[in-house]
Amino acid sequence: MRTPNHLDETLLALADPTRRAILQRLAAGETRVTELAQPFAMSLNAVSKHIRVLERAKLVHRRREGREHLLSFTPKPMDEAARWMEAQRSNWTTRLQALDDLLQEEDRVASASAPPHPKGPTR
Amino acid sequence: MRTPNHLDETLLALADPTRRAILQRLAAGETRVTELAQPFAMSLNAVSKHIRVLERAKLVHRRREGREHLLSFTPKPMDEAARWMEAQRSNWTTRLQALDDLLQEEDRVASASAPPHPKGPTR
DNA sequence: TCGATATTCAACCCAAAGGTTGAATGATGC
DNA sequence: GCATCATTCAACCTTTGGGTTGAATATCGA
Repeated sequence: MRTPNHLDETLLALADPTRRAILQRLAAGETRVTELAQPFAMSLNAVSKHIRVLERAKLVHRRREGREHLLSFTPKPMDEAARWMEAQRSNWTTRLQALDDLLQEEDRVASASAPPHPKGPTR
Repeated sequence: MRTPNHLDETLLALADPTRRAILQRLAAGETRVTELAQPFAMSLNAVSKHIRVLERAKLVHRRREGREHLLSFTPKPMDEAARWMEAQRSNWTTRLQALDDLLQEEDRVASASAPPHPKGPTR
């Protein structure tokens, strides 16, 4: 029973060049499906599927106007993704990594000075 | 012939909760494979595969020390991803979207005032 | 009413992702 | 040397992803 969360869907949707290109196009404004599909070397159906993936991730919103479907970019889900990444980055750069590096460095120095063997008595 | 670029691999690697958890753990410091795998309800082999995906995306670096492999977090690829997202966001918020909205608004107003039918003579 | 246009639905294909189990490799410690 | 531990390799299975083609649906324009 896989229950993918928002991040899963967002990042998965973004992990495809076609879909990123679609988003890029949409960032310039609302576009119809056919118009959107035109530059790609694949069937309209294929693009339609990509759009559904983007919709599932809520990165794209669809507005029906007669027979044409107008798609627009919704940046909100990307905020969450960006925030996750930033959290990782900061979590890494700050104290924890520094501390870890320091401890390792101490270990290395200690085991290099005490016994003549470079393979220290770690762990 | 699919030639996935960096972003593909990075985002694909991040689009899995197990792998994100692994990165989160690694952000707290270098860790052995077995130790890393322990909290997960899956085989060691499965985790090993996840690690390979993260390595392929260069989000994780492996350092062999005797029989144990020490893994560490490498944030660089995430920078590129974050930059792409930021570019999208800004590309969307600025002028282009504003212009598009403006034009649409004008269209809507024009078609709402001239004919009594709300369905305007658009396009 | 009718033909063209915009889009999806449905069925299928193939490759890749994520998982399993079992065996292989390689360092470690007596 | 030998059992043990850390890790990967190899083969397999099932689900999903990305693509195709062909038919269905719905709106438009005349």
